[in-house]
Amino acid sequence: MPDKESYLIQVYHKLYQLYGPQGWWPLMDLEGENPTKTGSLKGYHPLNYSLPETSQQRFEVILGAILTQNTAWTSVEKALWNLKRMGVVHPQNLLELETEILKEAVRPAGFFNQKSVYLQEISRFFLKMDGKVPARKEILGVKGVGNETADSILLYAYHQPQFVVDAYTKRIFGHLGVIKENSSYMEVKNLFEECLPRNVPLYQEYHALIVEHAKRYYQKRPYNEIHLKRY
DNA sequence: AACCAGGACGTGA
DNA sequence: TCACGTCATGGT
Repeated sequence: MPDKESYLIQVYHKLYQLYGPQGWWPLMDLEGENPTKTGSLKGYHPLNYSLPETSQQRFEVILGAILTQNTAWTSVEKALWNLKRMGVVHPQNLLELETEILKEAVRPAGFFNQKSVYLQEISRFFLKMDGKVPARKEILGVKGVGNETADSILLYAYHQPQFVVDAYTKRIFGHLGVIKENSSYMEVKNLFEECLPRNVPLYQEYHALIVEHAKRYYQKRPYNEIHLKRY
């Protein structure tokens, strides 16, 4: 695999050409009434890289980042909607909410016992930061925030140039022979950050495009890589 | 009816 | 450090 740098850049352009701007991170329509009939909220905002803008939107991204751990986004939407209905997409309100009530709201997103605790932990942290951008190490110190969640929060909530690696990233680029199958999180993250210009919209789109592509072709074996092999 | 989902934590080698 | 079990609901 010679010249991983140009390869990773060209794969990005190929994905962008295939799927277009993804508009991550999705935000609930805070003025809206209800989830759509399909159960899927819209919330995506292609080519708008200034979101989130408000403290509440930033907090919503953070809640979603924790709720979506090993969980489909459609399930996360249900939990987020519950939290919005209860008026706790706000750190102070969330902390004042009865734990059992919080668990019921989180339930549709799975792992509701631990995720409820995680949401309380990140709420305290969010209040403590008081609007300041946290360092990566600081967020990693919060219980429930691992490598991917930390980078997701920094990249999508705080517009920091931290590349997000997930299981899909390892699956696709492992299968393409760019990385070893058992590469560590930081190895993969460092590779992408060394190969790509340090650009927030690029990082945001690349990760979202990887997820979109993986959902289509990397859920079930045998994986079909021809969509990226020729570009 | 397995298997997977935009992982993280606790434990024991 | 690292492999492994655990956490849980919901869709295919």
